[in-house]
Amino acid sequence: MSRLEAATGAAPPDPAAVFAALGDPTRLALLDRLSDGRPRSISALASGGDITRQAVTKHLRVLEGAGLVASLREGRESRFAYRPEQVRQARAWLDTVSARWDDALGRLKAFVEGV
Amino acid sequence: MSRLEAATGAAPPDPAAVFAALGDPTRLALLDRLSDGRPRSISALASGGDITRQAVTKHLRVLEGAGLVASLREGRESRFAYRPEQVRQARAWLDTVSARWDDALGRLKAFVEGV
DNA sequence: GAAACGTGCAAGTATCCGGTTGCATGTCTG
DNA sequence: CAGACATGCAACCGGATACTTGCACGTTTC
Repeated sequence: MSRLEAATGAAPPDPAAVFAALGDPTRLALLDRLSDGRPRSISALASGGDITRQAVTKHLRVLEGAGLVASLREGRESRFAYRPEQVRQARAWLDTVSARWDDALGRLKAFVEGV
Repeated sequence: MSRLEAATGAAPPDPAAVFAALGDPTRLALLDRLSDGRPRSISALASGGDITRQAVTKHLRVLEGAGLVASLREGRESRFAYRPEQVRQARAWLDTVSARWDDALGRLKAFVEGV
């Protein structure tokens, strides 16, 4: 049922899965191309690069599984569109970690300065 | 010489590598624990979880390779500390993508509304 | 110095990942 | 209908990954 979840937008907020999906140069490039908001078909996305259409398909499925992308079948082709929600989620996680670090640093500074 | 790079802070700004390092629940948990700024030894980090000390060591080496963490040998133990630079880098990348998406969405909206 | 502690190194294993190729299926278009 | 086009499915392969176990080596500590 994970495909349905990804398609319906009920992807679980799993930071590790999102980061894992982002942790590949090819997928990052695909996302970058899709981040202009225009949905594209698989072969359209595969034509530019040097890898097979099948490889692109697999990468798109991974991105879809992480909720970073949504697919919509239109006739004989299926178009993939970028979805910003999970990116926001990932940013939120990074913000949390950064914030905690900054807090710790601030506390350390305060301690050193004798506050 | 990658160990030296990671130790001296000259890690290359490769978003995919950083995301790949973040794309594992165990590593994410380690980073989360280290993000309070307090360096910890390997066995201290391994004691809490249910995996071997060796597994923790490998994960820490991965994080170190991505520049997310720095190691410092102190006597018989080596302490690992969180490094915020790469996290900032990753956030900046996500910000870029998000911004582009928002721009594209804004332009699309404007176009649809006949502006 | 001996025991305990923290770590590193090496080998081994099962699984996942990125990528390919070959073939079958559905869908437009002439 | 026939051919071109877009995709899906399945098998396969080489390399990376996540772990483990076993052992050796430096470092405290008593």
